[in-house]
Amino acid sequence: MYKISEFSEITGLSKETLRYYAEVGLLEPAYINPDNHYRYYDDGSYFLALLLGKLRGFGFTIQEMIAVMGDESFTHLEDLILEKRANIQNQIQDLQERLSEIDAFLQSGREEE
Amino acid sequence: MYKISEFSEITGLSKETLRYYAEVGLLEPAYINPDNHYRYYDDGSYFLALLLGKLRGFGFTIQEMIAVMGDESFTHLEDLILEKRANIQNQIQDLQERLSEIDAFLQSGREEE
DNA sequence: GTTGACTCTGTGGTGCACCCCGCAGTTTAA
DNA sequence: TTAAACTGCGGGGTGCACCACAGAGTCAAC
Repeated sequence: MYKISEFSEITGLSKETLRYYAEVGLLEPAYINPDNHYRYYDDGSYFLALLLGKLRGFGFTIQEMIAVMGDESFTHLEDLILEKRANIQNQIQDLQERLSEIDAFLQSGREEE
Repeated sequence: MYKISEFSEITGLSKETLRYYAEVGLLEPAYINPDNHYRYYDDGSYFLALLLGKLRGFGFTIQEMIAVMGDESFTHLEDLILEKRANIQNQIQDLQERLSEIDAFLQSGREEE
C-alpha cells in the first residue's frame, strides 16, 4: 500500500491530480483510513493509474476516462479508444480545412496586388 | 454609421462580442456618443470586423488578433498568418503522433491476447 | 517528546472567449 | 405621448483539469 506521495511519484500523477481523480470518482484509493482519512493505493490502483496516464496522453477527457473506468472489465476499452481515434482524425481534418482557408485567403490577398 | 445591433447583424459578430472586442481594445467603435455612450461603427469598422471574423475562423486568439490590429497598415499580417499556419501544421503533427501512440497501444493490447 | 515531513479538508484561482442577466436610461415609430 | 425596442454598464457564470494555499491534524525518526 502506497501513501499518496509515493504513489504520485511512481505514477507521475500529481497529488492534486490524484485527489481530484478520487473526488470525481475516476480513481478511488484502494483503502481510506477511516480515522485520519489518509488515502492508500495498491498495485491494482497502480495499473489503473498508468492506464489513466496513457489515456490522458491520448487526449481523453475526464468524462471519457470515467466512461472507461465504469466498464469494470474494460470490455469496451478498445471501442472507446477507436472512437477517440476517429475523433482525432476529424480534428486533423478540421485543421486541414483551416489550412486550406488560410491558403485561399493568402492567395486572394496576393491577387489583389 | 451603424448602431451596435445593425452592425452585429451585418458582421455576424454578436453584440456581446462587439462589446468585448471594444473592451479589450480589439475593435473600437468609430465613434461613441459622449452623452449616452452609444457605440457607432462605420465602413472602416466593417472591414476590420470581417477580417477579425476571418482570423477567428483561422484559430487566432484574441491576443494574436490584437497583435494584428496593432499593426496599422497590416504590414505583418501575412507573416502572422503564416506563423499561424505553421502553428496549425504543428497541431496536425501532434495529433498524428497521438494517432501513432494510440495505434501502438492497441497493437500491444492485441499481441497480449 | 520534539521536530519536521506528511496528510487531510475546503476554498479560491487559473485562462480563454465570450454569454447572460438585470436595471436604468434612450431612441423611435405610431 | 406612450410603449416598444434599443442601449449602456457592471457583475456573474461557463467548462475544463487541475493548482495553490491555509490551517489543522498526524506520523516517523531520533
